Amino acid sequence: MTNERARQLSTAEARRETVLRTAIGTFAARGYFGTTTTEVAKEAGISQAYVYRLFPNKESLFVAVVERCFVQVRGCLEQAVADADGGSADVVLAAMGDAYAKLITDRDLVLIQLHAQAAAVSESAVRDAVRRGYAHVVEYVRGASGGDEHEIQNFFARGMLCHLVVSIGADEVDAPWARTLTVDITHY
Amino acid sequence: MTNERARQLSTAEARRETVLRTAIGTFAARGYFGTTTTEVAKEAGISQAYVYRLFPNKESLFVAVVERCFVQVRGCLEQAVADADGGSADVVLAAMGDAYAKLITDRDLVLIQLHAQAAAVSESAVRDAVRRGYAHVVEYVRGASGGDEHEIQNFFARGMLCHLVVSIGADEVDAPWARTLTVDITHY
DNA sequence: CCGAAGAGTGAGTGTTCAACCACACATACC
DNA sequence: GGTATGTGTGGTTGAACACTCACTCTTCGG
Repeated sequence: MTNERARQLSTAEARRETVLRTAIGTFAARGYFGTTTTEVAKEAGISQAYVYRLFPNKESLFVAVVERCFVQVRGCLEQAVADADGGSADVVLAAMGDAYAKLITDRDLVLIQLHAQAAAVSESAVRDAVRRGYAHVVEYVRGASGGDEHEIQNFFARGMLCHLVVSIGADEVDAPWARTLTVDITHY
Repeated sequence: MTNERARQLSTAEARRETVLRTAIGTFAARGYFGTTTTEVAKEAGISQAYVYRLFPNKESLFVAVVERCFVQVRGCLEQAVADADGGSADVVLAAMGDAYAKLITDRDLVLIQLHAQAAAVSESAVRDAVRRGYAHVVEYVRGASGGDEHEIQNFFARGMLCHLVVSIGADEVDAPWARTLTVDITHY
């Protein structure tokens, strides 16, 4: 019985990369508890068993996904700062806000953060990852914008509002309450 | 064989009430997907089978819990409005904010909202419940305070920030980033 | 004191889960 | 071409899941 096509192997590192990338979408859809490792495997095109060769357990996998998302967020903000080079705090924060609005055209990023926040309560490894993520991002925003405490805080408060809007799909609702929540929230 | 003590029966309505009250804490701890109906039953002091006599399924139970939480939030805001009777929009909103800060001394309320938001993505019944909840609350805040679009929006943005702070326990972290997020966020 | 209606449960159902292991196959180096 | 190393999977396991059913016990009206 001849092979129809020789199997092409990847390196474990490349596979991990694939899994991480596709698992963002998988976990985004149903969250940490609601997503099965079988779904993650299917999305990545490997067997469920191999997921456990690449990651020690489900929690580690999810934590890696969360960290990956924070990296993407930071990358997006850095790009915005580079573009709005040397402006005032207001200008830089506005540029960052706009860049973030563009970034979350990909809803998965918001959903992962939301699910991570929810899971953070009972899963300490997740909580630690989210804390590290915000520690990094908050300090970056502060350093790059030079904004004061209240400006920085307001920046993140608006970010959280974006997450609410996305999670319940408020931008798809045609009603005054929904318009109030979404007004001036840029969404592409 | 004599009974050591005659069993005391409740009405189904009273039991449902008990389950609803205790289930807030149960779902708060591990979320919609992470909480089992067995845990809910244990917390309420009934058999798991009887949970299904009182509620048609797990989703309906969770939706009922979410609705209950929104009722509590609204009740809290109404109380604040009654106390700050007839003030300007700023004053009324500040009173509401303070009342909410007091309310979420009970972290469970925040956690339910967070978990509901996360579950809203994949469970449409949950999404509808959250939408109804915000529809009600946003319109109430608007009507009671007379604030403009931006004031109302900002009120909710700060509320969302509170949720982040609570979920990752930022108030327990001694670091600049955590202080930036929590500054001026009243917490009792 | 009988009988109907409701409160409440023990013991399951089939399914699905995370995690594991023994093994097959591909590659690389000598 | 042999062997060591790494890639990848099928099959399984024990536990846990949501949900069901047959059944018992309480209450209460007549």
